Amino acid sequence: MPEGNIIHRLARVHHRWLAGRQFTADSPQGRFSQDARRLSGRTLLAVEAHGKHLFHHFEGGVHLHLHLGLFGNIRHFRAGAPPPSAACRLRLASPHATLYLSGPQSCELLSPEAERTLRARLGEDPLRPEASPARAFEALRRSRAPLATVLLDQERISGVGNILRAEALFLAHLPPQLPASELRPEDFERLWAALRLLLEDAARDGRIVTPHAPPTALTLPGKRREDRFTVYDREGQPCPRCATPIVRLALSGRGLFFCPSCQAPRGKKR
DNA sequence: TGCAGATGATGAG
DNA sequence: TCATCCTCTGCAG
Repeated sequence: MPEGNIIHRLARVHHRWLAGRQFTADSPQGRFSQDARRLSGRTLLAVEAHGKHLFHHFEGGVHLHLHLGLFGNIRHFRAGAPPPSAACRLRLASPHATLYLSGPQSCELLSPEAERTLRARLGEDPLRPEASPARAFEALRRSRAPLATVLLDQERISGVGNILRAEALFLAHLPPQLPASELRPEDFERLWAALRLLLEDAARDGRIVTPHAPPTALTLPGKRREDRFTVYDREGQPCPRCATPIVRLALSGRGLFFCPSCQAPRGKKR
């Protein structure tokens, strides 16, 4: 379930709970056993997120890099952790907290140099304080591909996933098919503001709920997942702005949801 | 109980 | 563009 908001939330929670503590590490699944031994006994100094990448900095210049990919999951327990599943790639345990990591796309130890190289490739992360909207704008405009495709390119803007791109494009009134090179400054300002709003709220609340989602989405814990969104996963349901049925398109093999009326290409608004 | 699909990324062709 | 990797969940039968 990880987009940038989830990763930033994990970084904040882990930093608050776990920094300054010493951990033992092992790999119940066995695929990380050798590196886990290198981690074991070290004190965690800091945790930070960049886009969808999570970095745990341990003493001695040992940096744990995690990318959860599509299936990865991290569970944390303050006490009474249940036995890990057989798929648990990494268990980090201290007397105060235990983490279970399963299904990550990347779980590796990096030198500080390797981490710098990796992060140099990543685009602007709207949740990071040093993020430059101007650089993000230029990065997007360098591509002639559809905006919806370019938004998922982590080397241009990092942290945006399939839900956030759909919801942000909707909030910004932008057609997903618009060539990114034709993005105007005023379009980008709305898009950047929408991304920051969605990411900040979701990083704080632990889940994405868009401003146009039904009010019950914020109050009913058992609410269906798609009711938290305005367009994502709502094919055929009425757009909250104009009541036109939401459309789903397959773009590069992934579902793209949008309103064909209020996100119509320029000059084709219905 | 088994299968399809999912909020991701990469490499081959 | 497609296949592949990794894990979990929801749903059909």
